[in-house]
Amino acid sequence: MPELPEVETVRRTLMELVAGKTIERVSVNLPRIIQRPSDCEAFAAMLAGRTIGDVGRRGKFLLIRLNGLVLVSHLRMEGRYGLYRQDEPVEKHTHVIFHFNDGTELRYKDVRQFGTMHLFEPGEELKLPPLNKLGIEPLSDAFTLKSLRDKLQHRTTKIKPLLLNQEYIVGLGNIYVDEALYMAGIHPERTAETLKPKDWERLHIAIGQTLGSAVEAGGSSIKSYVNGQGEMGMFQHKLAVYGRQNEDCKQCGSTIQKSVVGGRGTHVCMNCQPLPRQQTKGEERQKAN
DNA sequence: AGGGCACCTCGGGCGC
DNA sequence: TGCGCCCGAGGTGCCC
Repeated sequence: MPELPEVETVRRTLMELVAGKTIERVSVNLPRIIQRPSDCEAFAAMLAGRTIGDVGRRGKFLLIRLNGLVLVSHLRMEGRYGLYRQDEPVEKHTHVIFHFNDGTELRYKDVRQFGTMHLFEPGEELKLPPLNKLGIEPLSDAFTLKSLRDKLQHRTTKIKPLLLNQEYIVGLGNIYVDEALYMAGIHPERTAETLKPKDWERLHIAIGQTLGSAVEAGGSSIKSYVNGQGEMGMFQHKLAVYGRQNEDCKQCGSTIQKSVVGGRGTHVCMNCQPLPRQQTKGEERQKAN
């Protein structure tokens, strides 16, 4: 489930659960998760004896700060953290365990094994992959209308793939892109250069509002497993288009359509998010050729 | 630049 | 109704 609102929710939960705890040792059951250092035993050795300070976030990445190290963790599609007592049975798909010196442990579970962890010395992390090319934080003061337009307005790419690209704006994934474009009344296949000043204004506001209210709701739980601490979000009940194909648009009553844009499942109300005639014709011409 | 695929496993939906 | 297969799933990176 992790886009910005979900990762932010996990960050807050981790702050509550593990800040101040000291790692005794680390078990890595799936070395592929550990990207840096390349040797997962070195990873474990470096973390032993460290104490967790605070937990930050950059885009969809968690930054777990310890004394002298920063652990950068990406959940990708299905990564989850949970705090357990050490005597609790270890569930399937648990790939990394941080054993604390108080009898509890932080477990990382990831059914699809796509998540990653990188370890850095403090100060290095923002200069190197995977954080070094990330774009603007959409919930920060730096995310202004001008910053959005300046980055994207001359691009000939469809707006949806641009918004998913973390080089420009961080934190949007497939759910919130569809939601923000719907709120802004912009069809996901419109190319950025066709957006009018009013479109940019609405898009800027829609991105902030969509992500902001999703953070307030604790994110969306689409496939909801509860993980012992129950970090269930509530925003899934507020989704206007995502996952609502064949249902009625809440604004106009037309049927929400699902298609594929940039290889991603995409949800649109064709009435509230019209494709401008010129671009429609262009597409038809392309199809005819 | 942009599209396609690969990385994995699981579960839902469809067809027999 | 039941079983088994196929496809798709919220993200990214690499290939061309």
